[in-house]
Amino acid sequence: MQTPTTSGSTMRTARERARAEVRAEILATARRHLAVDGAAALSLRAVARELGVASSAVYRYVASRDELLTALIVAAYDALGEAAEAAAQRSAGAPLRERWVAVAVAIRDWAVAHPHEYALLYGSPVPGYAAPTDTVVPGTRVSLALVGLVRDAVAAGEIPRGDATDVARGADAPPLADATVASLRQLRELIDVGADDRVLLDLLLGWTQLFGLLSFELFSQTRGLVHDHAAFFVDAVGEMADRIGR
Amino acid sequence: MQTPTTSGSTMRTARERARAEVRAEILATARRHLAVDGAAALSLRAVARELGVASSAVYRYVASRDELLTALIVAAYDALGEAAEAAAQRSAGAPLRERWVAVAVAIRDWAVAHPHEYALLYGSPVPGYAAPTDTVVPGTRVSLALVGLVRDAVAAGEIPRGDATDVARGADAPPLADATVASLRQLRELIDVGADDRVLLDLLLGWTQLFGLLSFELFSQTRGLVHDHAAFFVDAVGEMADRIGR
DNA sequence: TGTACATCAGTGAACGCGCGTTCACTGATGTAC
DNA sequence: TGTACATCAGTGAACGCGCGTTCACTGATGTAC
Repeated sequence: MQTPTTSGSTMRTARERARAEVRAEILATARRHLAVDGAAALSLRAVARELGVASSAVYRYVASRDELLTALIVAAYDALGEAAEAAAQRSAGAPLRERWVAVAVAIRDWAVAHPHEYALLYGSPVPGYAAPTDTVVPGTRVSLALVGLVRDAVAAGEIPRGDATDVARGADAPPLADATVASLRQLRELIDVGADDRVLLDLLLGWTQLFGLLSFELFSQTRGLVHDHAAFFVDAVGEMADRIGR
Repeated sequence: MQTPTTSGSTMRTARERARAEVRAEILATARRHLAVDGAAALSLRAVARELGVASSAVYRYVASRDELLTALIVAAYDALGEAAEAAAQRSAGAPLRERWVAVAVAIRDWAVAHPHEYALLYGSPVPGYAAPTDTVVPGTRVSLALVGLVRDAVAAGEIPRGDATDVARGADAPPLADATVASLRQLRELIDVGADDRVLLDLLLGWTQLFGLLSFELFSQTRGLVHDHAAFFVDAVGEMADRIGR
């Protein structure tokens, strides 16, 4: 009975370090191809070619094209989530509108800088690829950053506290459908900002508005209609922020 | 010098009719493939195979894969535009909110029934395909249906008239950026609903909101968050309608 | 109405391409004694 | 420190696939006189 050798300990061998490095190189190259040509055009052979390696060699590091795509999706969600979280932290203490705009702009900046990665996350699904559940959690990071802003605003007294049932609405507006109220009630179990369902609904609307604007801009639906997308985005998203909690 | 023969007149020969029919069959088959497998997977060979014809035969009717894709895009825009226009006409005379919801629901119904075609129009661009300018005009049909609703509401006195410079806003909200105001002013030359820029901005926001909601639903971003998408959509889109022109 | 010619739809073979993935292999790097 | 063996990174050929597009062709359908 000997003392345990270094193998199996937390200390990585040179081989393990080399492995991790090569895998990182493969991911980086794939990310670059994705950025240039888009997800559908991503090919293991092209990545191998650029790395100056036989196409079969890549299979030592990556199980399949789908596994590679999944890794790229997770990396993209993480990069976007980090950008959003950083903006949220930088703006801590400011009023909700200002923070909301700051985070939204950070999201837009990332999307504009990485249009194909944005398309991979928020565009039409890649043909023949079904995203595994591994991508769900990283995908919620951005949204949680936005949720956090509202929660902070409630904690700071900027938005009135409330519980699920206080759905105050304009007197002339028809009431929300029962199904929507039920959805909001269930949503509250996942993310509770401490305000009433009205605020939760506004938050959902602001979130879809934000990504609706981005998708229109990036997928060229607003070409010719809006001339300064950055300025318009700030105004549009600021509007939505003003509407959260009235 | 003879009287002109039938050839060259508006009367189509049997051959011409047959040609048009075969081309229609090709388009119909391609549309079905698009609906099942998505645009990226659309292949001339597969269409030929299904029609029981040599792949080269298709080239008598279609110049290239890209031309076929363009035809499908135009057809999809037309189908969607028609659905929206029909809903607008059916609801003529009703209040703006009701009409807006009706048209939005018609758009959503079409999108849910034709998810791949929706993705082709509003999702990430198809790799290697650049939409020619032929698709721009059919693409505006849906938007113009929504614009028409607001114009009607102004004409009916439901929304106050106004000119470009009356951008009334909440007292505490910061003013719109100069670039946004300039964009709105230019937009007014394309589509003038007869109200002030505030209304034009709300209209733009409602439009992006609508498609943002749809893209989130169809591209599965709201899976697990919203349980009854149809009901939620109606409520969300009704909210936006209420906000147009205050 | 009948014949000579032109038009054109559809065939099938071929070109050249790139892809994902597998497999038996060589040679270098690590490990155990 | 030195040797015998195990591990594993990377190779190159191959399989089988499907694609878009071209081209010389045959045979049917139309047209002109």
